[in-house]
Amino acid sequence: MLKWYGCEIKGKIFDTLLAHSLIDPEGKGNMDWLSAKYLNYEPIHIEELIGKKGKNQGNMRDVELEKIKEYAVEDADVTLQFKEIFIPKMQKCEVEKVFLEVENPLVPVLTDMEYEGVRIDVDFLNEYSKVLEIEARVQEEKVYESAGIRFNLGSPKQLGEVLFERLKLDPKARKTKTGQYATDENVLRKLAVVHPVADNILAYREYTKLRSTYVDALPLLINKKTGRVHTTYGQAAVVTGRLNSNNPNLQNIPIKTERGREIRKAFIPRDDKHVLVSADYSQIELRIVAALSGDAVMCEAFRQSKDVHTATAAKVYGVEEEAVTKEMRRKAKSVNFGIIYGQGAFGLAENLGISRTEAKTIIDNYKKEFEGITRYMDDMINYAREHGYVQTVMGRKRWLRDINSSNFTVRGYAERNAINSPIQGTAADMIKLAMVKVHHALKEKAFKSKMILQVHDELVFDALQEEVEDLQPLILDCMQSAMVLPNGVPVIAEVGTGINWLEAH
DNA sequence: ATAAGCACGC
DNA sequence: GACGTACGTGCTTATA
Repeated sequence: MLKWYGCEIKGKIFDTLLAHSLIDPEGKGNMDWLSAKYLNYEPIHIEELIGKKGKNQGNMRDVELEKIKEYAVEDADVTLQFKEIFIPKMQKCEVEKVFLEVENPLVPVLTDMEYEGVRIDVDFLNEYSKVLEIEARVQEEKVYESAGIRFNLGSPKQLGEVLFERLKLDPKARKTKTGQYATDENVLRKLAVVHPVADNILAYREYTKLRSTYVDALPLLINKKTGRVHTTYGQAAVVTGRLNSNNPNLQNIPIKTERGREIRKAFIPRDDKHVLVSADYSQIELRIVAALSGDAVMCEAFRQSKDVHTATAAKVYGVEEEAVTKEMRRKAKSVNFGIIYGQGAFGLAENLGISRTEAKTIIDNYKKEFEGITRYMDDMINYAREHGYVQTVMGRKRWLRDINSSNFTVRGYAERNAINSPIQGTAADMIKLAMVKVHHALKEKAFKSKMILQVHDELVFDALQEEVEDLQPLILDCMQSAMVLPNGVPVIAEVGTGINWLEAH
């Protein structure tokens, strides 16, 4: 008989070993057959587990599954056997560092977080569901009234026909690749100038999305035994090295809109002796760009704790920082964001609602003022061309076989990946190291508070109230010291506390 | 079952 | 002149 976490750990190690980024440049490993949910929070025999592996096929995996059977029943610690197989493979790919120092130590951290889960306020969600249903219905009726016809508003196909054939709102309506009219948010927002029905549709979309994906779905995923929601984190799903989360995905809980944000009130501490504590990195990806590129201006802005978007705007527009307007800052912020993703003038123009010429001027100025960043972007592309991959600070690799493609589109995509992956991946390395550190510190100092969620640059804790005062600086210290960035770029994290996730954030 | 279209997060 | 912002999960509808 194995302990549940024994199985879980082996499953996740396995997952990691098979990962795209570590071993196999061709494919992805994705084995969640040992997820905590299948284990039902009880010890379980290995034979039973393997019976539940379900639809995971693939020759290599089946061979290794046999090995689990072979060793696991006798000895819960099968790591050694796996090591013999996988360590040489990792050494060949030169990725053992990120495995041994980041992914493997993270395994028990994630299993603890999954096991812990999070409490959900079901009554609150049920009430909110009714509100959203009524509001959605109101909007829906308004749409039918405007259109003079009843149809299925949930169908983009039917909606497109009503908007562009019946109401003829836009003679040049864009179509999707399948020849259907596009009716996404961008299209509808432009249409709102022509006809008020667009706003009703947008509102309807928002309310029904919130209801179906979150408000009604979350209570159904509460575990009967624990009364809590237990997500599953994947270490081998995201090519850049980020975690993923599913069943439910707790990394895409709404925050942007007023009504969406409400849902965060349903994430609550385990009882009235606890509160939620949330800590997040400030501007982490931009700090990493600055540090890795060594860009003098951007590094200095961070060292002096300046508002980086304001500093950027001052440089791009050639004015003093005091003279930067809100509008200038907004545009600069958008450029900073776009730089990380290798965005061009078209994308920036689209995003900001400005002309392509203006966008081009902004980008040209940016490249001139931030030479280090411009050089860094070129360096990453050249490195990828030469080696076929790019890597993060911890040596995580992303293979980019299309980097030398003669096809403009395909190559351009690979080039953006060459720029973005080391940044996004290094941020992932950093928070993973921080999680291991926090986890260890909580154990060592016998805290009763638990780390329960990770959302890429944020960690959430179910914290005993009397521990909060000590817990907060501990979390911040672990996060800020997990990885020291070069060029003196400081890493800053911020922390908050509240009776729900919205208040804590 | 699978694809398309859409929308939520960082 | 192409193409047009990185990485995900999951809902509903429509078609096979």
